[in-house]
Formats: sequence, C-alpha cells, structure tokens
Amino acid sequence: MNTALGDTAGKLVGGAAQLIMRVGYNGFSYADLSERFGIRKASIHHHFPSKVDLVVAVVEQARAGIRAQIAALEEGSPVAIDQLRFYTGYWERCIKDQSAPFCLAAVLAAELPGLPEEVAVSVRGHFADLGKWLERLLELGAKQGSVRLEASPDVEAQAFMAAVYGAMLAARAFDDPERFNVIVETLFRRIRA
Amino acid sequence: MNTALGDTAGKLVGGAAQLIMRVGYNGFSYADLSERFGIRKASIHHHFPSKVDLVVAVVEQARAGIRAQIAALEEGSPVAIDQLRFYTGYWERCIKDQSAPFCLAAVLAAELPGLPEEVAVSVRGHFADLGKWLERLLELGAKQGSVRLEASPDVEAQAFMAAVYGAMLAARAFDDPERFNVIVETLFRRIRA
DNA sequence: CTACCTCAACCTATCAGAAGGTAGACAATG
DNA sequence: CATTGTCTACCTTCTGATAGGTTGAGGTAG
Repeated sequence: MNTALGDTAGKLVGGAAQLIMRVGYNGFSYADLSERFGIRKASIHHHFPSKVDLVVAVVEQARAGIRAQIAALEEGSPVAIDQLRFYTGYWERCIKDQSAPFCLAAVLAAELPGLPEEVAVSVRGHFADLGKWLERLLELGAKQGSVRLEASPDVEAQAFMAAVYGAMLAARAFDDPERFNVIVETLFRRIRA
Repeated sequence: MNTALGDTAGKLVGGAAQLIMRVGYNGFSYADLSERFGIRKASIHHHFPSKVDLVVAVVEQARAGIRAQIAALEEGSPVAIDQLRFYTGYWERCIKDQSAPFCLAAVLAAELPGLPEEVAVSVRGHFADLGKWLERLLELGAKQGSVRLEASPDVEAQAFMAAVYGAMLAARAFDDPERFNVIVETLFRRIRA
C-alpha cells in the first residue's frame, strides 16, 4: 500500500516527525531538516515536492506504524486490558526517554484550523481510527470481565482517549514525564473491573 | 498591577488571542492582525514592540481573567462541585458557540518546546495555577461530601485537568463540540459522591 | 487667547532574513 | 543511457522589525 520510502526519504520523514512533535507544523522548516541531515533544501524538495507532501507522509507513516502494532498486539494477547496497558505503556516509555515526547497527531490537532486540508484529513483519520480501536477494546474487555464500563463503549473510548492525550499535554506543560503515568494510573483504577 | 490596556492595544490582544486559539504561536503574524483591524504592522509594533511582548500580554490577560472569575466564583458559591460545574460549563459554551474553540494555553502548551522562553514561562504558570485551584476545589468538595476522591486531591486534580483538556482536543479533532460535553459528563459521573 | 511644547498613536517606507519552492547542471548506478 | 539523488543558484513572498515623519489632543507660559 504505502510506497516503501527510500533511505533518505525515510530519514527525512523521521526527522520531520520529531520536529513536528516538538514544535508543530508551522514551527519547523525545510531549512531545519537540511541542517540536521546535511542535505540541501532542494534535495528535500526532490523527495517531497511540497511541505504538505512531507507532513502527510509523516502522519501516514505514523498511522501505518500504529496499525501494524495493533495487529501484532491482537495477535499477541487477546486480553483487552493487557492491550490497553501496552498502549499506555508505550507512551510512558516514549515520554520518559523523550524519544517521542508527544503524539504527533496531538500537536497537529491543536493547530488543526490552520493546517492545509490534506494534512487535517490525515490527522482526523488518526483520531477516528484510534477511537474505533479503543471502543472495540473496551467492549471486548467488558465481555472478558477485565474492564468495567459505566457508559457505552463509544463514550468510554472517547473518555479514555481524552484522558491519555490530556495526560500527555500535562506532562509537557509541567515538564514532568511522571505526570503522564500518574494520570494514566487513575484511568486504569477507574476502568479495571 | 496590570497596565490597563488602551482601546487599540486591547483589541489587538483580543484578536491575537483568537488567532492563537485557532492556529498557535507560529501560525499567526502581525500581518493577520494588521488586516483584521485595518491598522499598519508598524502601529502594532508601537503597542507591542515584539511578538513575544504581544503574546505574553495575551496569555497574562487570559490568566488575569481566570483569576478574576475564580475569585467571583468563590464569592458566589462556596459549593465545590458547583464551581467545577461552572468551570466546565464555561468551556462547554465557548466551544459550542466557537467564541473560544480551544484553550489558548493548551495550543501554546502543545508547541511549548518551540516557544520563546518568556511565553513558555507564562503558559507553565497558567497550568500551575489551574492545577492548584482544582486541587483546592476537589479537597473542599471531598470535605463537603459532594465529591468522592479515589486518590489524593493532587493526583485527582491532575486527572481532572487532563480529562478536560483531552476533551477539548477531542472536540477539535472530531470537529464536534458535543464530544466535549460527553467526555466531561463521564468525568463528573466519576467524581460525584 | 494664543503660541508653543509634548506625547501618544498612527503612518510610510524600508530592511534583513527566513520560508517555501523552482530550474537546471552534474554524478553515480543499474 | 536512463534513472535517481544531489547539488548550486536563484526567485518570490512573508515575517518580524526599524527609522523617521505626520497628526491631533492636552497642557502651559506669556
């Protein structure tokens, strides 16, 4: 489905992803990537003719990665609560070691009204996917008896997602990765049967 | 304490606030304000010599407004749960009528690592204030018997804040103001005694 | 009263640098 | 030799910012 990105293109997408996580769409430029990878701006345009192309590639690569991880996860453990734990644990690690101090899509969502439409579509797609996955998981968890829901799976999934993303924002605002863990823990205290 | 802003300066701060809510720090320019208010860019520089000055003024004005509302609120109703309801109700209205579709500080927090230090300090200050207020309120609510806490007031305050801000992000990502209400409702279902 | 001074607010004109992007030459590699 | 990746060399537009001039309201000295 996705064109296998070449070596350089892959590096660029990765670098752009990190920059977007830090400073958002309008906060980074081709010049930043140029400097970081020792490559001229024009060469970046060769791989990604416009900034929109680049950022859409970044978001789509992230979404593909998530889809792959979800598939692997469903293969690995059929226990819903374990999958939820893995999901939050992933972010816990990323935030602590600062490898991905924030969800890419969240930064972009914050500035959504100012984004080029193509990018906005990708970002909204991510949240739609994530919401559906969490809904399935919570419903499954309820059936398995490991999750206790006080509202519909749909609503609970939205609340779960909001809590996780809010926790990320808090961790950034307070410059304290531990805050993410603490907030997520209250989340699980709530839904664990 | 705060210099009473002149008429024009006040309009500029208000306009900048709205722009930041939509597109963030790097997403708006003096040219945008210039066009919107029919005033030259140089005149904006007369009131706010640099962009940092302008944005700090925006954030500080917002913080002052919040402090004032909190004071009025504590005067009005000593019932903690009512104050919490008023707080979320305020955002509910703002998001629905799109007058303030997002918390200014939240957009800025999302791009924190890329902000000028002075702005970052103001933004962090806002979150510190808000966290402390919510902590006081939750503790009070527990004493009054209208709030049920499963963790320390500190932790519960962080979780409350994260949920509210996550709900805002969700409302924006799904372009659906109702989502904010739904998520906030699950929040209250949880903490109401 | 009037002539003068001051000052805030706004203007025009201009700038240097960054942003995003293009054209076309030159290697390397299959 | 055609393709792919990179380069140099530009271009245009935007951005934040400055210098210096104009206007008008308000105070004050003669």
